[in-house]
Amino acid sequence: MVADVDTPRVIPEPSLRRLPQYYQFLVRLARADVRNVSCSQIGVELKFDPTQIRKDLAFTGINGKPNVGYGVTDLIRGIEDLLGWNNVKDAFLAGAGNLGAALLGYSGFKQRGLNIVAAFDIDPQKIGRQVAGKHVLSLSKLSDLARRMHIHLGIIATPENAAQSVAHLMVEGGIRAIWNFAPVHLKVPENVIVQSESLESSLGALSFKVEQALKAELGKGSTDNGREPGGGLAGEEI
Amino acid sequence: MVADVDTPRVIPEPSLRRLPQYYQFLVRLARADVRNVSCSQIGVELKFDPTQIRKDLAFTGINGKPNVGYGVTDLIRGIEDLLGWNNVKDAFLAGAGNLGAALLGYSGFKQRGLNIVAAFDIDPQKIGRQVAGKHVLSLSKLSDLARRMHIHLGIIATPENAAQSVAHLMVEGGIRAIWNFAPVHLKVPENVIVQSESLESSLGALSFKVEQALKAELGKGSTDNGREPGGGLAGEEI
DNA sequence: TAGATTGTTAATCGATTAACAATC
DNA sequence: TAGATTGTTAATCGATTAACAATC
Repeated sequence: MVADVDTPRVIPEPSLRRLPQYYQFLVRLARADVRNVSCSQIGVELKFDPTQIRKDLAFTGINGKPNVGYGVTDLIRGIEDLLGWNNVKDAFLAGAGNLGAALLGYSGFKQRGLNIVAAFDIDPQKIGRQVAGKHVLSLSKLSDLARRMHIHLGIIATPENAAQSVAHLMVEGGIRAIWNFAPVHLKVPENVIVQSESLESSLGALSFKVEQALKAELGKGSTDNGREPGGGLAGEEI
Repeated sequence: MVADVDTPRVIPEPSLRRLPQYYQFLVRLARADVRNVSCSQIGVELKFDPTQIRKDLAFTGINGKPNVGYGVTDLIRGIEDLLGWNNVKDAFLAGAGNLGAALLGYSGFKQRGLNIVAAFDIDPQKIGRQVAGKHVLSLSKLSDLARRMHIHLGIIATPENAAQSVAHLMVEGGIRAIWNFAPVHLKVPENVIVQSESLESSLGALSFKVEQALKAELGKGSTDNGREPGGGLAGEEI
């Protein structure tokens, strides 16, 4: 039995999603040469409960000092270790459209250990060219290359209708985790990790709230509603 | 007292985020001329608990029939009503880079009542041109135009360092809700709704899970690790 | 020292899941 | 009718918040 060599800790999803936010703030503090930080300081900045932050930070194994707080650089390193941001993870990206280009060009990934090795597309116009400094290859090569290069992470930035078949290609190539930006629920074997960014879900939540807010305001009898007659974009000088 | 005319129901965030996913599936069913659907069918497709789905759907006020299920088109309309997808919401988008272009070009928004009226940027190269069929105007006009056109929704697709100041411009212009795609926690007055899409958070959660999975596998003594010597991208014919 | 802050246990809150009567 | 499925109440689970002793 070699299991439990490296305790596969379970960390609640909400904590996992807050940690990167602390990280971001901590990096800003470090740049400003701040040495220590307390949970309440973080809480004020990010609007979280200090106790909650303390519990989240405990997952890193970093200890704070009473009356002093946590060492900023300690925490930064602790979070990097915990999330695996110190280990480079190579990835393939499928879909070299605008969204794909945005992801390929996002500089923040490098710092988080995410290295997008190449992009894939079906469009012959795009294949062979570069986008944001990365080669665009034919989608038909994805599986084979992923296997040969031991790529374990795939990013899907294709239109909705291509996403499922691309996911299949990725699984074929031995990819273990998929970061999905297409608005579909992907069907993959259960040992493959899928993380979907659902714009639809977000837009749903947002528009419900906007709707509620506007209704609430109407209820209060505001008159600032309806478009001003001459307020259109038409005659606007640019 | 005119409040409570239209009950400002509170719906849990998780439900709010699942409803659009049901919607998506329901639209697919409707296209395939499926008339009725049960919670277990939805559950199998999207990997949710049927009881949970039943509770979520109850928020729409649509009733199902025992032994039959829910009317697909009824549900579709019910969700649209609930989320406010039937009322067009005009929006301004700031940041006409790749991400902005991807959002401007996303056809799904129209169906959800989101109408991006114009884009704004500081880059003189972009100002005056069109991106995905939308005019790009100078950021300096955002506040004034938002006020005159009664735009209530702003989308931020700028780089990190511009986001906070753009948020400020939006608030100045009377915008009530901001959909933020920049990796920063925005500071806005408390009556302004902010919905942030945090790629960092997602990447954190994803990379932790990938890390765990790879560790678990190592523990099991797999040998399929490390890069194959000649497997690089270098000599790859395109 | 006094006060702020940590680390941790206990209490609360909310969301998910189970159980089951009603009914098509 | 029998069986599937809804709608709803109760039980469980997990995450957030409160309380407080330890300590720098």
